[in-house]
Amino acid sequence: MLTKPPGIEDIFPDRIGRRDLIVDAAREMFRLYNFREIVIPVMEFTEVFVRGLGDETDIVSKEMFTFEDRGGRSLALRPEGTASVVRAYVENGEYNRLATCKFFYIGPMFRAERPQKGRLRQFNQFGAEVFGSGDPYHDYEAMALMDEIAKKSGMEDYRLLLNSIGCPACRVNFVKELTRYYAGRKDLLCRDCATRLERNPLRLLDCKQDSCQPLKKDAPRITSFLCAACAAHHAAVKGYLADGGIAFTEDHLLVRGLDYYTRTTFEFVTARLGGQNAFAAGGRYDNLVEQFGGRPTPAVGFAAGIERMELLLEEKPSLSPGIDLFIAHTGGDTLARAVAVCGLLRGNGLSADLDPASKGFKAQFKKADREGASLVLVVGENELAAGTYTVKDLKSGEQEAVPAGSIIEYCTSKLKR
RNA sequence: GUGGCUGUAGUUCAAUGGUAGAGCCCUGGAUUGUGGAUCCAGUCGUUGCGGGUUCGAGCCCCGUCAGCCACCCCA
Repeated sequence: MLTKPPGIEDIFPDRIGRRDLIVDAAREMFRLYNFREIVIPVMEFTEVFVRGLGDETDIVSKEMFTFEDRGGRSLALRPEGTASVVRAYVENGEYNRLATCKFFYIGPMFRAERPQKGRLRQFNQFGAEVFGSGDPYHDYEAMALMDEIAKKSGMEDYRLLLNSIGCPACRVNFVKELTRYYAGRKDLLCRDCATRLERNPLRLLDCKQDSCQPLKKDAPRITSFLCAACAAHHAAVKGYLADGGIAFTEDHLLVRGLDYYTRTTFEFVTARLGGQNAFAAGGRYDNLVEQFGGRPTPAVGFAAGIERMELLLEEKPSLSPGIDLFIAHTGGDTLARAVAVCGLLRGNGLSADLDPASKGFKAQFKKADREGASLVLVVGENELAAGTYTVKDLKSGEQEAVPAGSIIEYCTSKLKR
């Protein structure tokens, strides 16, 4: 049997109802917040992600699907959306000239990781980016937007974690101090943290090893190393959140895995996803556009994992809408009439279906029930002779004969209730 | 990339090393023009794949593939 590659899933209709809770909520909130959709490519030159995310990051160094095109250039399936949006923004000079622009995207991302709960090799994200303003309002806007999407989707039991990792200037001082702190306790570190100390000291702060937890308690806090401008920005973001009634938890241990963040970082987390506790995350990246060759442009954004949000909504029923009418017939002339009236109903905006095989009314009613039909329209020999249709309301069980000429009006008004 | 657990019908799961079964689903009937509930009947298998041990393997051993979970990392 042919199978799908590991970590990649087929999503059948029974899951679509629940996904639509999320995707519809996102689209609606993006509209209300004046974000415009951008469709970015599913693959880029590998260089886009190396430049965007940093070649030391795990995502770039070992989790990308890369391959060569026929000219020998290296391409990669996108592991995330921000780098592509920035590339597109810079490449299209028109947008780069606008004061602020707000984009959102929805689509699949690819990472060559070992699959587990809440972690797939092909997964779907929606995300938003604001270019052209360094104002803390937009940091707040990104978090408020994501919070509203989560609420509107029906999610509960989640928290917003907030931190600031400062700008490159103040981060240098912090990293120096952090390195000194941990270097003095080298023999207490787990093996992973020993390499973190060399490669990426910031990540020492989110080690999950029990033995490393006590070390964090007295570790220096980045918020006390922020320069005046970064501290003011951070305070302003918190002020907006407080005024907006968005609950958040300050977490000085929150550092993100991508190199491009400056100042604000945040995560929406839940206790119910095992190791994959974040279902949405983002932050500010004021230097990335410039790194891509654009003029200096501050920016802030976030991305959310649709499948992870879906897992959190699992106990909610996945409602599939069902059709308005199912048409039952007895074959021959009644089938021809059924096909005709089915087309007429559809032409008038009603969803309708039928089964061309003659199976007896029992089987057809059963199918109507399974398809979630509101009404069954019966076209048998009797109806054909009388010039009527019998319409049964599956919910109430009541049925009546309706003259053929007024079938549209009858069904339309019946379905309205 | 590392580790643990699990692979039996469409699905969820049974089956001391000795004839592969049940619930659900599906199809049909009870009800010859009417769904859901109930009852009855029926279809459904290279026990993931390849080797080995054994008189005999779904069961034990080795390999392999897949799934799940955890680490790592991340949405």
